[in-house]
Formats: sequence, structure tokens, C-alpha cells
Amino acid sequence: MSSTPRKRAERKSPAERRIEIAAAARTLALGEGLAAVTLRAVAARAGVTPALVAHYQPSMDALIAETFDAIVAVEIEEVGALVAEQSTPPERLSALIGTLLDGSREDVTVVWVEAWALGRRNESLAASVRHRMDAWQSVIVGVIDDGVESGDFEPVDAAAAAWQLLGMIDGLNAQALVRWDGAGRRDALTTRSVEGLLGLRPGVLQVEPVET
Amino acid sequence: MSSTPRKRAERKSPAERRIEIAAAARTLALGEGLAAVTLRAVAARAGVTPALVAHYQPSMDALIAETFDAIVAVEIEEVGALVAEQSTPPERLSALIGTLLDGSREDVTVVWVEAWALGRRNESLAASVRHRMDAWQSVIVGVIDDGVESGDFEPVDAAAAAWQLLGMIDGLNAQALVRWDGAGRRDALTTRSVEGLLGLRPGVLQVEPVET
DNA sequence: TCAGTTGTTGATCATTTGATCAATATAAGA
DNA sequence: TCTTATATTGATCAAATGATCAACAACTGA
Repeated sequence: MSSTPRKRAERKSPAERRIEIAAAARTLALGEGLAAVTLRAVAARAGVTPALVAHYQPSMDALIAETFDAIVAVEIEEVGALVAEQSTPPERLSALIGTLLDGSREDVTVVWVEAWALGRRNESLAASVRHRMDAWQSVIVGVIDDGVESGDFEPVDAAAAAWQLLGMIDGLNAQALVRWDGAGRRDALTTRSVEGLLGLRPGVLQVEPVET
Repeated sequence: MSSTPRKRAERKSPAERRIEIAAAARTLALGEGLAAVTLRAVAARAGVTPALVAHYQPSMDALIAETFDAIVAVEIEEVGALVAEQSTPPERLSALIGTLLDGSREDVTVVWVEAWALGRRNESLAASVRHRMDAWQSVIVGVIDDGVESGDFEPVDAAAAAWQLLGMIDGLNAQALVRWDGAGRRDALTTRSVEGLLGLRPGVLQVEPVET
């Protein structure tokens, strides 16, 4: 555990340095959780002094909030794109459930869970969490609305149903963090549950095949 | 914020003191979260010196794990008792869903969410979390099994369905922590989802009336 | 009453964390 | 080239936390 002797960091434009620090914070958060995003840890990862990290941020609370925000923004964008590729609302809903429950985003789930916990003591973070939850819900509302309009789904309170589905997915993923062996394929049971939620007949929604 | 001048604490039997310290830790956790369970905070709440708290515990990690364990044990016991009062499996399931989603246990939900997050750095806590999740799942499995046996529910993989329902409830409660206004009554939509999950016809499960 | 057991404490450490600031070094413009 | 602006740093604080231990004091039994 000897500390690496460090040369003075190359002088860069503020814009560039900001990006590097943000990237370091994201890498840290995804690898070791939001709690690992400390002044010194970020500085070390970015190859820079703690003072410089502080120089670019009003506070660590802000950097943590920003980091959460950026990570989730990417998540939403990726899933949104995947959903948009599907041609019908039932396929879109299945794709959404399938990708969010396939366990490939465990690192992001950790960030979510830690954000819920840390948000109680970090108001900036709490604001970001609320904002990004709204964004997630909007995505799901869009899928449901499309399905209702196309006649694939029964008319429902899309907003409420979206919150419900989001809560289910978050809970199942959080659970998988601790008990990843809980139940084999969660997307199948979730699909059945969503059919009940949306008043669909069993089997209307397809369960995504596992990619290999 | 002046520190209260403290007399020497009355000398008590180890058993009694242990109970008091544990109680102080529980009160703190329920009021301000698991993260607030620190050596000094617990000591202050118990009217005792930090050194004494340390004297009764091998480490703070252990005290935090023990505190989580005790709080959740009570939760499970209370809900278990409420469920047992109901006469039929559908009523038991509805009662379980109703009471867990009525928002009256927000303090316990905070403890759960923090435990998921802190468990990544506190192995004792992680073990307790796994243990208590199993306990929760067992309670739900019992209700489902009864229902299948009585013919009220269709035959299903009770273990998997129980994990699913548990995940749903946890997720919805965690969500309510940040967005308590998300959707009015979550139990209604959850009930519909569970009908889908268990392969029941819509409306078979009753939505609990709101107590006033 | 007195000695021994042990519950309890004050003092003190080592760590970790966020934060500040004068000083230094480097890029860019005059 | 020389000056200026500013990116970067080392040194340093204060606060909070977990932990240890010798010393003190209260209960107990002989």
C-alpha cells in the first residue's frame, strides 16, 4: 500500500478537466458505489490533487449528485433507445422489462440504492433522484400510452401503472443485489404481474428470450 | 447546542445495560436511519459514555447489524400476527399487502434501504439482511401455499412468487420514501399485479379498505 | 468491615473525510 | 521575450468516527 509518487498533473482547460473529474467519479461510483466517491478517491482516480477536485466543485454533495445524475441519464438513454427499436407496444414493454431485469446493470442498481439512502442526507442528491425517477416514469408512461392508443392495452391510469411497474423493477433489482439467487428468471413472473396490472389476458405479453 | 453535563451513569447489570443500549440504537435507527447509529450517538441516547457502548459490542458493525435485525424481527412478527388473524388465504394475502403498503412503516423502510446500501461494506449486516429477507419470504410462501392447498389460488411456484411479491413491496416502499405522492393507493394496483402473478381472475383478491 | 470483582469513565489515538488558501508553475497574449 | 491570468498544488484545519486502556467507583461476598 505505498502511495504512488505523483508528478504534477498536466495543465488542461477547465472544460477538459471537468470532464475528466466527472468521468473518474462515474467510474468510481459504478465500480465501488456512490459511497466511494470521496474527494481523495476521485482525485486519485483522475490523477490529480484533492484540492483540484474541490476547486471544480462547490461541494462533494454536488459532485455525488452530478455523478448519480450522469449515470442514470445514460441508463435511461440506453433503455429508451432499446425500447424505441421495438415495433409494437407489447414488444416495447417486454423489451423494457427484459433488459431491466437481466442483471446486466447491477452496477447501476447499486447506485440507485445508495442514492435512496444517501439522499436523506444530501439534498442535491435527493433532488436528482426525484428528477430521474420522474424521467424513468415518463418513459414507461410513453410505452403504456402507446399501447392503449393502439388498442393493445386496456385503458388504464398510465401514470399510476408506470409508477407501479417502476417500483416493481427497482425492488426486484435491489433484491437481486443481496439475493441474486432468489428466483431464476424474474422477468417471467414480472410479465405475468404486469399483465394483471394492465388488465391483459395471461400470455399477451411475451417473455424476452435470453440472449446468449 | 451545548453538551449536557453528565453525571456518572447508574451501575446496572450487564443484561439490563445491554437491553438499554440496544433500545437506544433501535430508537435512533427508526428515527434517523441506520447511518445515525454511531458510537457517540447511541451513547448519548442511552445516557452513557461511548466507551461503554464499545464495551458491550465487539464493533459498531455488529451493533448496526443487531439493530437492523431487531427492528425487522419486530416488523415480521407484527405483520405475521396480523396475517394470521385472517380466516382465508385471499384475505391473508390482502391483509399482508394492505398493511405493508399503507405507509405506516416508513421508518422501517428507511432501515431496509440503508441496510441494502450499508450491507455492501458491513458483512455482519449483509448476513442479517439475507437472513431477514429469507424470513420475510417464508411468511409469504406460507400464505401462498395455504391458498394453493385450499384451492383459492392456482398451483404456482410459491417460492419464486413470494420473492416476486416481496420485491414489489420493497420497491414500492422505497419509492414512496422519495416520491410519496407517486400514485395514490398502491395496494390496489399491487393487488391487480398479484392476481396476474398468481394466475387469478381480476377481482378475486379484495383491496383492503382504508382504516380511519 | 474489607477485599475483590467488574461496571463505568476520561483521556487519548489513529483514520477518514470535506474544505481552504497561499504559493507555484504553465499556457497564452502583448 | 516578458507579463498576465489561472490551472494546480502542498500544507494544513476542523470535524466525526471507531477503538483502546488505565483508572475510578460501586456492588458483592466473606
